[in-house]
Amino acid sequence: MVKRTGEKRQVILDAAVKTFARTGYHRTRIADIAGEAGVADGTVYIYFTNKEDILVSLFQTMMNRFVDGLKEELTRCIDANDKLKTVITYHLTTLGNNPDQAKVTQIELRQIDNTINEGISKPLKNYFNLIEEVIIEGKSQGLYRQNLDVRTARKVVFGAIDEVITCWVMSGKPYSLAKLKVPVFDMLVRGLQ
Amino acid sequence: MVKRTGEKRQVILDAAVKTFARTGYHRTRIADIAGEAGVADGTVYIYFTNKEDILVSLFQTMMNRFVDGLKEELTRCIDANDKLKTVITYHLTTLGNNPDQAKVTQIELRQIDNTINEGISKPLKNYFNLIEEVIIEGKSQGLYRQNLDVRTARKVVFGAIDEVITCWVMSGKPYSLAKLKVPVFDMLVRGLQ
Amino acid sequence: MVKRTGEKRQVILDAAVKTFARTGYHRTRIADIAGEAGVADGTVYIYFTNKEDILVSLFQTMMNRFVDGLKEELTRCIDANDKLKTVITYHLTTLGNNPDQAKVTQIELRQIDNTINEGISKPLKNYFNLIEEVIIEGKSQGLYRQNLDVRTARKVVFGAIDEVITCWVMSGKPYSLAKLKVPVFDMLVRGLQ
Amino acid sequence: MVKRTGEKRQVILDAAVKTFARTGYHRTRIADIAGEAGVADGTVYIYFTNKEDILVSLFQTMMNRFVDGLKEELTRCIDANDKLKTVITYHLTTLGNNPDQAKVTQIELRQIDNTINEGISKPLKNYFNLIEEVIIEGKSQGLYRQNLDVRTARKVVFGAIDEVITCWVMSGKPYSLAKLKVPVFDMLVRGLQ
DNA sequence: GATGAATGAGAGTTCATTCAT
DNA sequence: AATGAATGAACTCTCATTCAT
Repeated sequence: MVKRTGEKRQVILDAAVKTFARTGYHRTRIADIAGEAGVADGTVYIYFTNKEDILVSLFQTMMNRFVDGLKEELTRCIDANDKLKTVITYHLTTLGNNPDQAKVTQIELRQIDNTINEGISKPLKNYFNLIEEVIIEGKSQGLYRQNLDVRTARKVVFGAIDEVITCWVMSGKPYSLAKLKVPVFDMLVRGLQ
Repeated sequence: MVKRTGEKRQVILDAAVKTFARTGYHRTRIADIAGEAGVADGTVYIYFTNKEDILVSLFQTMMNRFVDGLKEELTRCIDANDKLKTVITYHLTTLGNNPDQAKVTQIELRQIDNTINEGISKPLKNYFNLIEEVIIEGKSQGLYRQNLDVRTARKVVFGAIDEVITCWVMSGKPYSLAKLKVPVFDMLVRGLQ
Repeated sequence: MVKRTGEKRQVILDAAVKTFARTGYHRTRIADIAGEAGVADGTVYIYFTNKEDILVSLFQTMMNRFVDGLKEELTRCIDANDKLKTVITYHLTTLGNNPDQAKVTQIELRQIDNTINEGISKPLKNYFNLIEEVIIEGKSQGLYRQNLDVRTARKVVFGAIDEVITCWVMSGKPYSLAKLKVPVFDMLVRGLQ
Repeated sequence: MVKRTGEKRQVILDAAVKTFARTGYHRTRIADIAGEAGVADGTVYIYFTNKEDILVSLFQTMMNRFVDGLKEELTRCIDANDKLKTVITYHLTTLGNNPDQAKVTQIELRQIDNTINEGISKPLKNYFNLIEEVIIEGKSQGLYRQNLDVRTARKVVFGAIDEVITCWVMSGKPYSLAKLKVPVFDMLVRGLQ
């Protein structure tokens, strides 16, 4: 079996998502991740500095992929409203299709020491910027109120989506997350107008 | 010095808020809380089952006080819009005036094992119900859309407020949280209409 | 059983000498010392910062006791030659009667990171000073050469005694260490004259 | 580039002296030595059994060279006093000119498990024998006391030189070690007479 | 011979919790 | 009720050593 460079790193990362989602970040031991990945404990430390580094790397990988995918989708949109719908849909669909990732993003990620964690805040800011750009575009297109505070609006938009997902994760029930895109969009677009 | 029953419990709880806010839940040792409270380590276990119980009790105490206070305020409101404004104002003002409490609520509380934590979800549900009642009232008063999904609307409302506070806490900057009540209300009320 | 303050600390220290002498510093686990002392692993950390701290504390305790005892003996001496003999006798007798202590002093103690270890060099300097004072006294009493370099003389005296003990420890043979005081004294006193 | 047999072994040995002297035996990782030597970690194990073997081999190489060189010098001496002076001078000069070697000999070498380490005691005995031969010669030449205990005398001589060097290494100060040969010789020769 | 990624045993240390006083 | 010394399970991380390439 030929192993490409970085393949083992990804194997560990995949094992970590599963394990964090199942057991929770703090309850997860390095040995659990290593076991799930099928490598030795020590191997984990070849690719990651420590446990926190795994969680952060996990988020960065996810978030970068998420933002890149979203940017791609947004290029096909005709106006801010279309883009807002895309943001909501993309966010809900992505996490709705990846319950483990959703669990890690919504719950476990908030378990680490938030001592201004650059590793987390930076990729997140990329997403925040994307949302703010949509709002700004909507204002310039005359779709949204001129007196709208962009920063606050972004917080409301992100907070709303985030809460909807968190509730879905916490409930543990298998209802469709993606279907909520309609009522969420209806509220948020009205809020911006 | 006269000690009323439960006074020492409160002393420990107060010490816990401070310490959790300063050091973070997981970094905080029972000895730290005991030290801050001026009692012996063992004394903490007379009043609380374990470390998690302190955090949960903390939240329950805060949340009950919060919901009671909010209910009181709501009795003085004339309609759903008024009530919505009150909810937002009360939430932002309360936490804006208690940075330690805000830190614990927004950050530390999410650090505990979310194994369907009854102690947290129950008091929180009381608040959720309050918000949903306001929305239902608004619908029956003809202020809000009839096709509004109450559950989703509640998530959007709570998520928006919650995110605004989290950003405030995370930023560490001393801007006025309460002032954000206007733009937040403006967006949410539009979203409900 | 009444435990006086500091008694448990001494119990651990005693267990440490035995264990270090038997197994060697690096091969000794904290669990071994705790086991020998009849306490829990964690208890060791109530009284000592870490493993190295045990070894250093051990040496300080021994050395202080040693220097105090030696000073006491020296008060009864009539001249520098008498004092030199006392130093040699006391040093050889003390370690000759405590093989475990000798093993730790001569071998194990030299295993720790000699990054200018204050904890070890300071108590040792007290002993060095004592020897130098004897030599200075001998010079002023006209017993030793006037052109004698005190510092070097001290190194020769200490080095000689130290080597004799190290050989005794390393040999593992049960010959009398104390008996060597005569030939050692004969050589050193001639060297100083 | 022509590589003579054993050349790489010597490269590793040289890297080890440097690294041990800089970092200390226990703090030094095989990877450090390999890095310093410019070879892969695994390569070290082609030439040495384990970490301890490197240290022992190091000492053996040094000590054999040392004893050979000293023997050579001694052939040019006319009597025991001359030889004693040569031993002291050679020992102090050799280590005085090689601080790294001195650090390893005086400090790091004493860090290994002294489970009757043949590898170290055997080369050392060669040196001890050399010293004892000088003393015996001195006695037969009528230069030294007839009642002198050769074994003890050797310990005093070696111990004195050894301590002088250890103090020099530990002090970290750049004073001339070789200059001490005069006062050391003066004391030791008097001690033997 | 050379490589270096992978291994996995091993131990120091922490700290929530207990319980004799 | 209060104390705080003692407990000991738990877990991260290191690094000497191996071995497939």
